[in-house]
Amino acid sequence: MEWKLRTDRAVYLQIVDYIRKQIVSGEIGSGDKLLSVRELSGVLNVNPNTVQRAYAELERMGLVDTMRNIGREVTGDMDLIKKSREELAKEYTSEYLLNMLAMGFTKEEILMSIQKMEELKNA
Amino acid sequence: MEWKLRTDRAVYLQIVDYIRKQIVSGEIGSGDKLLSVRELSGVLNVNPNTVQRAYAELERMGLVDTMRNIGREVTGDMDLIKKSREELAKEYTSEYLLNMLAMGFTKEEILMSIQKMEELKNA
Amino acid sequence: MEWKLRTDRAVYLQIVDYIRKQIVSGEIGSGDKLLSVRELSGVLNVNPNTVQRAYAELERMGLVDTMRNIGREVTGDMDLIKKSREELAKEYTSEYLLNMLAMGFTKEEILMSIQKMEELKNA
Amino acid sequence: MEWKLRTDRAVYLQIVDYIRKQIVSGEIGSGDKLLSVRELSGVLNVNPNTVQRAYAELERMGLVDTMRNIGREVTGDMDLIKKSREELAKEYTSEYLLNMLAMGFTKEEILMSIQKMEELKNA
DNA sequence: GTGGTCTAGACCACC
DNA sequence: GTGGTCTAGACCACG
Repeated sequence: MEWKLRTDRAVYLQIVDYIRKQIVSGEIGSGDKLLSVRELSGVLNVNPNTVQRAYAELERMGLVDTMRNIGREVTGDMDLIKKSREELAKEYTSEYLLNMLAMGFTKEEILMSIQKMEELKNA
Repeated sequence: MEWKLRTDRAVYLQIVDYIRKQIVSGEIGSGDKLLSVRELSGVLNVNPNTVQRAYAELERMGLVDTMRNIGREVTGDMDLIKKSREELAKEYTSEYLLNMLAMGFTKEEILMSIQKMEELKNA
Repeated sequence: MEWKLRTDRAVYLQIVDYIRKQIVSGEIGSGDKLLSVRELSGVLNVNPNTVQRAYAELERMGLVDTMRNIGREVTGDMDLIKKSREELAKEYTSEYLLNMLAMGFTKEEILMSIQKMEELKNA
Repeated sequence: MEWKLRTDRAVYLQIVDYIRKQIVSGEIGSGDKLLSVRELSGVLNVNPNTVQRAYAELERMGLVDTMRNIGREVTGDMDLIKKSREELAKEYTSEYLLNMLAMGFTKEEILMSIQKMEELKNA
């Protein structure tokens, strides 16, 4: 998954989104260890404090468990992961549709513009 | 169009998005006057300076013309408006698809989840 | 003389400059009547109040005399006009040189760039 | 370079001019760090917001790069700097000549008055 | 410490 | 009334 830093949104929230998508997609499975704060901060080229904050947020959501002195791993609560995936999908879809409808696109136009996008060419 | 303030994005950028959608959708047409800085700041309940900044940004984009001491109006450049609409739609669609694909949804699932959304019920 | 409204300088000051140049150049001679406030505001397409303010400033400088109920005319004080012309030229030249020197141009480069300007082609 | 506040031009634009001249003259070279917003606001004795606005404008021009949480530096795009220098010089020269010609000075008089200016004595 | 944003409130030029 | 600018001071995200 690509990582592209934006300037119009808090970096730690962008990291939360980034990890969360990896978890709900199964790219990182239940019980898998997450990168350490230092490792991830190196990979993403951000300050360790920022990664720390993102991890704290993911723990609060229940998607990540911390094992003292050992590391962090993805929760074993498959139901929570599945529920998160559906919620996220609904949020993204809802926001997208509201934006497109607000710009005056019709249902058909929206479906068409999705069909035509390159991103779906090999999906 | 509804107005809901978020906390994870600069307010002036949210105002830019808000007005821009109204312009590209035709909700505000070419030549129509925009609310004055003071009026809009009252409506949105934000500081006039914040609205001023958003308007300056829209002006920089060319979507808004400023008539000093008189007010602001939507540009008469229909081509620019049309172009903006298409660009915006492409951006929204691309970002949406990337998010959904990153979460492991397939093309069919994405199209299905759109079909099922309530937002499209009366569109 | 051309008239081009800027937005980064008070309009009434631009009008003052505009008239003053016409006076010191002799384009409007001693004793000549100035356009009325209404006429000039029509020509320049600005509010009469703004022209009024510019004229007041020119009177303060002594370049313009007001004859009650008759109109305004250029002062008969030729010395003042001549002095104004020299002062203005010195100011313009000084400011120009300071700007060019600040940008790192040498005396020769400055003289050269003036020689090459089209504005001087038919002067 | 001297700093003298005028009252007939927006302060933030004066700051833009001030910094821009330092950049195109090479007084501040590519990659050099600019004073922080707070530092410069202290030096110039203006509000930090005013400096912020000026810096944002320079960034928009491409002359300055912002490294968030670190500082700002002069762009490494030497071509842009060179182009800016030439454009600025042309603008200043053109405006100067138009003013002098409007006051009735001839080409020779203009060149003479430049030669005589003290500013060029040690240039 | 850095830059980014926002509020509150003021004054100006102009219509 | 309009837009444009500025000050004063605050909080945030980030390093």
